Amino acid sequence: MKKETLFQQKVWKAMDLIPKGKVTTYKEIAKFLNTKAYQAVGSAVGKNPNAPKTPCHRVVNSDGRVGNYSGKGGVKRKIELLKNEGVEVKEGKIADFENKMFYFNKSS
DNA sequence: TACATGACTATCC
DNA sequence: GGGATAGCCATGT
Repeated sequence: MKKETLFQQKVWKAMDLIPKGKVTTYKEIAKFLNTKAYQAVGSAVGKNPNAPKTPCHRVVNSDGRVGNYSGKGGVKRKIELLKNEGVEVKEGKIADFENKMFYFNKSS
């Protein structure tokens, strides 16, 4: 049985804070966790065992690109999910990216 | 313990 | 602007 590391749990929890219709970047998550492991974050997200519970599709690249997706339909599926939540995607990129961009609230 | 890999980002050409 | 290279941290083998 694979033991999830604390790092992954933090990442999933952070994604859970993303409101519907909004998207965030791996960089923001890493920053929220007080780290620079963008790649580690991406890896953790890809390994998320709480797929339906964790809105991994709301996480995109810093360029506004949808990035990748380990789900069934791959990136295609990710885009559909985003569109379904009100986020328009064009050519694998988020429309009005900065507008839909969501920043974590470190000081609560 | 050491090397290789990755749902990334930034820089150089 | 587009493609390739390097740097980054954590995980897996």
